[in-house]
Amino acid sequence: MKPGNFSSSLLRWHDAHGRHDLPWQSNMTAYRIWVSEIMLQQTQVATVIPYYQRFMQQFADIESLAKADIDLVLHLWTGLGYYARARNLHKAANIICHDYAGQFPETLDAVIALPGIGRSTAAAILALSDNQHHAILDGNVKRVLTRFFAIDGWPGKPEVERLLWQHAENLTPIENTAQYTQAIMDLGATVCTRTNAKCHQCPLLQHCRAYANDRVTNYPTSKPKKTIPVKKTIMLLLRNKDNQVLLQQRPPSGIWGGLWSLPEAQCDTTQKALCAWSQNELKLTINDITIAQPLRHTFSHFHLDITPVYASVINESSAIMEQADTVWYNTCKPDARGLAAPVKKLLDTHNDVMTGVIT
DNA sequence: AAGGCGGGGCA
DNA sequence: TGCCCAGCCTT
Repeated sequence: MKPGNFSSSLLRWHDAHGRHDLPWQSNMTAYRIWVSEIMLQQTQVATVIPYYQRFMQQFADIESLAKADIDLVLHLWTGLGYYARARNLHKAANIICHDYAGQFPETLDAVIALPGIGRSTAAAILALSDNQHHAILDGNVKRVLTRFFAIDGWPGKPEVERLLWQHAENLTPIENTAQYTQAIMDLGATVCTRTNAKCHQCPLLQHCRAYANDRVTNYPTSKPKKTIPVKKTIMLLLRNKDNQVLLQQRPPSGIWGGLWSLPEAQCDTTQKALCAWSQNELKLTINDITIAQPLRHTFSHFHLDITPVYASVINESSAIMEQADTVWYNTCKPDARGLAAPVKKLLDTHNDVMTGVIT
């Protein structure tokens, strides 16, 4: 099959059956495409849509994003994960304001140089917003191509990835690059899906080698797996007399970087040890201690078993509360801060108890 | 419980 | 260049 045949089949299919009404498909500026591509990097369309709407409503243009408080940016990202994406988005908006007079750069190299944007995302932004001739290679395209060409080997392996880029560039048409880019992403998202691929709806069916060999589900070759370790931690939900909960801001990089989290006690789960730890590390005297069932939060590289500990604080007006990275958080009237998913879950539960929704 | 997802950072 | 890291959702 010639490259031109591949793309024209795909374009015809997209005209008739593609998605044309996603929020970022109207008013396709580089900024709007950029934000959508970053959100879509690890997250499916259905999940992204409400986040995207809220984000664009708050930050209608690059300048308003650049000027925003990072806490507000992270707040609007809460629950999406990979919070470095939000920090990089904010950082890049500032670079664009200062180095490019607020205009999104128009060359591939300049776009790749922005933090949080790699080769595929840069290509997608310029192809979709400006119809520039660049190939993309995201997860959807990798799936379509490994199946179409029956390419063995995990796509994360450098040699496999090189081959995929070659195919991607070879197939991307010089004209209608924007529509083609949308089309191949749509095909991967709606027809050539990871499970239950709808091959009978596929415009490439007749030339698909995986289909011909009845091996569609064997592609892409899955990543070699390894067992991940379990780490344990104790999260303290310390409430003052107004039922506010103590939060601490995490360091700017690493897990949950820049997000607000609960104090993590480095001690045993005995009443005595917990009291002593709070006294020594937080200068807070606590009582009414309740140790709850652990909950498991899983990252790509380890499980985190969190033991929630609820307690009341007696000596609230301690000097340690004046620190900038510490705050009493009102779960009934939450303010704009980024929260890690399990922390948000614990705070929501705490709020439900306080307001009598559950007991 | 396992798998998928794009890019950054460092040896 | 090759590895490790990150966090959520879907299956």
